[in-house]
Amino acid sequence: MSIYDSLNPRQKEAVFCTDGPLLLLAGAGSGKTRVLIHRIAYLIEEKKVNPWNIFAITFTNKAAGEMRERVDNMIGYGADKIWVSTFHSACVRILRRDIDKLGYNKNFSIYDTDDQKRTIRDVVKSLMYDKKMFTEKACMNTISTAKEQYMSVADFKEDAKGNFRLEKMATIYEKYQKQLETSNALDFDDILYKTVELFEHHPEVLEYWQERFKYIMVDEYQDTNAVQFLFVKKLASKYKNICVVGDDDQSIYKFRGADIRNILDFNSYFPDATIIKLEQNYRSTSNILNVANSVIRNNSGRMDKTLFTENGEGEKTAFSCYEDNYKEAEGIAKIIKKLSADTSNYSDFAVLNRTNAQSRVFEEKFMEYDIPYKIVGGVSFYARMEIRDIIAYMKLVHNICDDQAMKRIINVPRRGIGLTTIDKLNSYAIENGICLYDAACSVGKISDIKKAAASKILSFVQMIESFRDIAESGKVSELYAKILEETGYVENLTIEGTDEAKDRIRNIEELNSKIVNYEENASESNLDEFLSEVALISEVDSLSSDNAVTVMTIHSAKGLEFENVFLSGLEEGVFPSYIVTEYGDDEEIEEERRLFYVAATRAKKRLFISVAKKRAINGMTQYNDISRFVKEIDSDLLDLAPSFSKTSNISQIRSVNSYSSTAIKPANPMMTYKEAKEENPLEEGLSYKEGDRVRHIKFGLGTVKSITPVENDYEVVVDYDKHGVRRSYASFAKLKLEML
DNA sequence: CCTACTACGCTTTTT
DNA sequence: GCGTAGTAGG
Repeated sequence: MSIYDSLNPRQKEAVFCTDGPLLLLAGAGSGKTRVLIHRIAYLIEEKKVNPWNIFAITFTNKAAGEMRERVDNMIGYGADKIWVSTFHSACVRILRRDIDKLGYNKNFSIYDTDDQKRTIRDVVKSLMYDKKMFTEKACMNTISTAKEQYMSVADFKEDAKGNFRLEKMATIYEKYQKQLETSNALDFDDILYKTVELFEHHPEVLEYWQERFKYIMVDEYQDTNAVQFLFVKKLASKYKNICVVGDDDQSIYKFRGADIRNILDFNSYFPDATIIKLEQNYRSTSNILNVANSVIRNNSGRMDKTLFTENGEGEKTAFSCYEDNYKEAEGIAKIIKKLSADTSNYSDFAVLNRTNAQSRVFEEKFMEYDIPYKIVGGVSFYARMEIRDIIAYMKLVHNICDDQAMKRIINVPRRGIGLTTIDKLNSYAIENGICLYDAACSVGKISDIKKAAASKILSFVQMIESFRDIAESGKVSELYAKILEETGYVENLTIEGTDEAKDRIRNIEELNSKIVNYEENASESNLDEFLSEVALISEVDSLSSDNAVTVMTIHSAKGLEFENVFLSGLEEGVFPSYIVTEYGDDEEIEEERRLFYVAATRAKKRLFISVAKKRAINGMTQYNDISRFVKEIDSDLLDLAPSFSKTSNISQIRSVNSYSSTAIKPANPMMTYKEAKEENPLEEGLSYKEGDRVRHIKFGLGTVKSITPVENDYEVVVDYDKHGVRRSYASFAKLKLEML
């Protein structure tokens, strides 16, 4: 009896296939992490591979942490020698060793999205470009996309030739990159980009890491972008022992540069690659899988793969249609209340939304119904103002050229250094091609700055210098204590005395315990490593095991599983998102469809799908169609009317699953799919006919192209003046005849 | 130099 | 419908 006996034949095959390139197509819930762990064990125990030579790459710290733990549990000797790490933290380690070869200093700062945004803002301003035309968002997107594709400033310029806007973008990219160099800082994309650049220009460095990592494994491979692929490809090009695990159907990060072709074309990059499919699902019932399958099969260009399970049929997916999003949240709250009555096990439930904004109502209703819940997402701990401020002090001490850190704290807490003074410092720095702090050091030479202001700046510089002395000799916690003491940060908050200020003080204390905790766990505590860790951490990583319902976006739910899953807001314009339905192409619709697939396959036992006829979004009220994804589900997989319909129809007879037969009777009767269709306008007939001008609540004026009767309703095709041709159900669209 | 008000602008977000 | 960012006024 060996540890490998518990694996199914396909899984075994994957574990034993250790040499040469391997593509593991692992469907949702097919036990891929298990396979990876067993594969590592097999490499070490049977193939006598040195743990030192194994590298497992994940996307999230959470995934890395989980894998680390499971590896440690399974493998005794040498487990700690295996690199289990995210792309970014691996690259940071590689860069800390050799980035000086690219002209950066080894104590580089890591700029997060906010630092990036501010830098871009400064750049656009200094170029005097129209900030309406070159919004931070657009610039960030452009630069990020370029870097994700390993496109240099020079390449970008070349491509931009003749295009006015792109040429300006190229200038922004160039200046932005210059600014980062002056600040000795890398943004998230640079971390990958610079590593690949290092490999490319310094073969001896690449050689070193190729020898180090003879066996490479990449999890969630469908989410890799071009530069990540280059990184992996270069590392693996010598020994070619590369195993990638992914599921093309679960690729949901295209908007962040993930390139699905990396998985679809894997065997053209590695011609002799073995391909193994894991198609047995151990998580969900077949009814749930079939819901997922019936939707995802509408995508083209998938790898051929069909999930099956031996878990039994299970219950049908309950479909409910509510009056509005408040009733929807309330209905879900009631079902949870009912279902958890015996067990009180709230952690078995998850509400998955398309957008974060949808969470709000659930928060309200769960409070009202006394259901413990936790909302994933929102402002992360390290994004809080006070935490960023303190960290900015540390970052400046660590890397004196970090201009964003400098700008953040030069007058925080208030020390009378105003915007005009900072502007003067800034122009001096730009003129001389130096960083802000260096400019501050020679403030005496800047004639524009008056004596009074100059002395304030000098005392700031002196303070930072004293911090640097501590950082040289002491621990992170000592530096932290010194910073708080000298700046009087907490005192300022205490004087404020508001509840908000008290919260902030608590957060600062929390930061202290995080630092202490770090020092206890890290092998050697240094500022360098601490700051890297902080920069690359995210709050979602600490998913606690509270007894609470989880409310989150589908994106954050990836990789998780729950007994009961509620998918809310299955409406056109919500899911799929209006951005895609209005401006997107087929590919983007397919990504939304994959998102639905990911969402549905999170459920183990029961899946609930709901829509609201009326939804309050961004301060407006919208009336949306039922999502196309619902219509794609085979209707016999759906329980259309869980017991409480007000009219008797066949759907009542069909509702025989266990939860609905226990007759949950909401105070406000839910609307069912059929009712929604019936409610209107069959009895009176439609007020409009083909060729009429009608008004849609969202799309405005349009001309009716055709009206087709369907079961209990009409499908109306309208050519809208502003939004083009759209089809909707008459009962949902509530079209009004436009009187002339 | 700091505070208060208005205007704007909205998907998803592993790092 | 809310949070942020930029501007005007004290």
